[in-house]
Amino acid sequence: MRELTKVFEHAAVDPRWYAYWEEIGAFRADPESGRPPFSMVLPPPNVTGWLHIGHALNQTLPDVVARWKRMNGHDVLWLPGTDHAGIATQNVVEKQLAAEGKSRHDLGREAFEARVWEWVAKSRGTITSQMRKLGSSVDWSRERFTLDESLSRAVRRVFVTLYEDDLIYRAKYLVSWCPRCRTALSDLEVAHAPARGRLYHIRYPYTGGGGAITVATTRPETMLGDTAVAVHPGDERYAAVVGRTLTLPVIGRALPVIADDFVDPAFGTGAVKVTPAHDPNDFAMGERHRLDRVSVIDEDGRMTPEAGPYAGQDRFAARKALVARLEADGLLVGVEDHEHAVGQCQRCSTVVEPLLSTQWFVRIEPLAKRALAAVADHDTRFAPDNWTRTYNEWMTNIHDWCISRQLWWGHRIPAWYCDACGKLRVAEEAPDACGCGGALRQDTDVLDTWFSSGLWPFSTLGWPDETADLARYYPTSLLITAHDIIFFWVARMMMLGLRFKQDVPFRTVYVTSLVRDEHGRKMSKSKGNVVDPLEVMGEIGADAFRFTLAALASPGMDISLSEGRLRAYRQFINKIWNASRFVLMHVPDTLSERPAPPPSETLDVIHRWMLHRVSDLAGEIDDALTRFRFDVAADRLYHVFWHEYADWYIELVKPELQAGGAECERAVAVLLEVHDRLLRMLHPFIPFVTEEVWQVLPPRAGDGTDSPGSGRTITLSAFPAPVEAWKDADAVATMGLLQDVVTAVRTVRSEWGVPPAQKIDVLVHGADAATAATLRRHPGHVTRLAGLARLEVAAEAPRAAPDTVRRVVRGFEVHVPLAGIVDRTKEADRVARELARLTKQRGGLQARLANPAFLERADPDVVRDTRNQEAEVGRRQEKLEQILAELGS
RNA sequence: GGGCGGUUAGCUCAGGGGUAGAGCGCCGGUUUUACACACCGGUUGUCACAGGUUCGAAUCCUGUACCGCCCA
Repeated sequence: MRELTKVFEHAAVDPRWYAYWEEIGAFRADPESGRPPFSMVLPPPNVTGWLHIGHALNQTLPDVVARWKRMNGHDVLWLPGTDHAGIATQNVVEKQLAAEGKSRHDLGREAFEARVWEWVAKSRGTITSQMRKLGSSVDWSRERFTLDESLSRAVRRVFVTLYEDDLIYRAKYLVSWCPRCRTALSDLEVAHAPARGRLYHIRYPYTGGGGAITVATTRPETMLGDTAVAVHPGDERYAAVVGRTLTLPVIGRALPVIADDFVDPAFGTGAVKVTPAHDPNDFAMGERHRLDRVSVIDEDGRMTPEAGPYAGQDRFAARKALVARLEADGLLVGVEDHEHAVGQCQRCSTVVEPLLSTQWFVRIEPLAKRALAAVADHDTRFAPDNWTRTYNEWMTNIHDWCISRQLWWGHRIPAWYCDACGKLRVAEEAPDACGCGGALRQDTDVLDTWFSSGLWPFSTLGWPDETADLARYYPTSLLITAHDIIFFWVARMMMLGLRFKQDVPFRTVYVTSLVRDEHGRKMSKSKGNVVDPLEVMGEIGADAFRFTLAALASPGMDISLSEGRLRAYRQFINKIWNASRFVLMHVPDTLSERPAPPPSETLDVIHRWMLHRVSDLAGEIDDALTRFRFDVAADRLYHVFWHEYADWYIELVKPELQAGGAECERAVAVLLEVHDRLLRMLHPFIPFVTEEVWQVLPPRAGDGTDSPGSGRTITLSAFPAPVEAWKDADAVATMGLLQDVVTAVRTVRSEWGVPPAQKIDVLVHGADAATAATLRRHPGHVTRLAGLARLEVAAEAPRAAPDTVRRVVRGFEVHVPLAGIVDRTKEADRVARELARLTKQRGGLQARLANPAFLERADPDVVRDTRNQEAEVGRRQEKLEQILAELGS
């Protein structure tokens, strides 16, 4: 006898199979295979630590797809890798240094980089081991890192090409600056959080006397850099003063009063101070009016010499001191509370400072145009479709992309400056010397991480070399990623893929939701509601965890990771395990090959029904996965395995298994067929437990589908397809009937407390000829599952025995004689309640049928169905009325 | 301010013109030889609110409220 352990020991089993899959190269893409390719790239996790629950989702869903496609005969490439995550990783290592009392400057650039590489090696190891625990079926032979030499070469090629195309330029602009990270950021890396601030009203006197204009500002310290005061051109209050000059308090600078449409006359006093060097809107105004730009805050967030008496102070300290002085000078007219959005560094939450700075930018509009068109033309499709709108919105209002970062960790910008002649050289490889003979010095900045991530779908496949992989797997078939990086990543891959590969990077983008805690709250360390995937997998196993994620992954909805669901699916794994143990108990050791199931027409209804169901299920799963309805697929698998296969089929097949001989052999053949198919359909979701069981099942003789690869594994077996020959509406109808009778009897037994072991007699009467014949043909199944001594199907109404409980099933009666234990009043109550329900239901149906408009306008099928329903309900109602009358007599 | 999504059983969620479902929970029963992580039975709803369209609305449309996210 083949045996499985009493419980499924995932901790021991899972790693063993993952190692096996790797060893036989089960996940390796094979361009020579002759199979149709299916390719995906894994969104590369940051090498900042370990995987969180969001990563778990974004590995589970593509893994389901990858395994499903592989079993469907595709040459699947799922390419893994990690991202160097410039600013985030640098922060992690700087924190470690800080704990040692050191800064990166103490180490110097080279030593610091070495230190980061050490950390990266560790972090990558952690991440890849977690991926193996999750079961991700990625092709490790093609693993990449964004700082690999070949990927770095791609970065340099792209930079140089875009520069030569005038799509990359270097310029002095107002950028978002993080004074703590000491680097420029792109717009996307600034998070706007609401903050309670104050609105200060400050008087700016006219030069030469004659009153003052009061301006309102939330950032008084920037006034030191003001170069104008602006009002709305249509604002009558100020019409007369446009063109006059004000004297900036403290500094004494002369400020023109200008008129500009941008000013909102309703905000504050209707007059705003203009600080072109510290506010994006003011910067734009400054350009329109050719205003000076005076920087009063530096890269550390301290006041510059331009700030006069406040030079050297921190920007927030300066604000306090300045407000105090204005108040003392009588220039502070008022202060009110004011809620506004404050830009913060996405990585460290420091308040971002708009700063004038020379940086590298990508001219985005031409790239964005193409990326928009590609989606409009459906070269790439978003699923769910509504993300298209989000993508379009952003792509349409996109600004130039600041790509230089004042960091030490990342791709160094391939630009060199000559100190002798001042020339700039941009090149893929370091030039020896300037044309003038002067020494060259490389730009010290590195590139935004997303610049290299944006190349991921083709740089990982070998670009700029025209490799075989690139030709075969680009564009990739599908990208599965979370919605929070549509702009950061998806959009940039679209733009760069189109520019450098002349084609979109993926045909479909499936956008997943974020994983939240079980009450829908964002997971955060401070709330203490963070769920660690490793911990969960330790407790319930990777399979149960994966199945939960898949089952909860309804499109467009954030996922609340409910403990109840996790538990339920752990129990499902247990159910599968035990059902498998049961099946294997009945497989004789001598059975070295799995026999094909006997032809349907020779089989009993239970087998025909089960084969029909399992065949149907294959179509449902295929359809659900095609539509990315992981939740629907998981739900169907759960239901059919547990509530059809285990609850009904396995129970019904037991007598045949115990009978032995030919009958048993035939039953085993069907049982094995069904079990094998269910395991295969479940495999993409729960790879470990299905492999563990499948390996113990006797292999199917010579059908070739079991081992197309180098090793025998369920991973490389064929995904079940519907079987036309197993279609059997008749068997489905019969089983439905038998189930209804069984359930009716069980309900009676339960209600009247009949001990499960007590066998009882049941009589059916009033059924039409066909139904009666069906019931007579299959007495054994009902007898077994309802715990009967005998099932009699009578044509004539029997004499009503005194203690008989009568139930109406589908218009016929089921009589359950229960000598001596029936309380007629209680039974009458029950029947009366059911009758009331039916009467109400029938009333509704009759009302509809009495409505001429309904008969005239409703679909004829609906009218017919309604008539049939009404008739059926009527029959049941009559029978119940009769039963009720007799109970009362 | 603009956009997107949500509001369905105690909880987590499906459904999406023909009169409401799953899992968990809850109640009752059961050591039936795969499984007590089980089996059997039962209970549970003004489908957020207000209008409209329709023979018929939880479902479509409009508006309101509340919750969440994104962008400015």
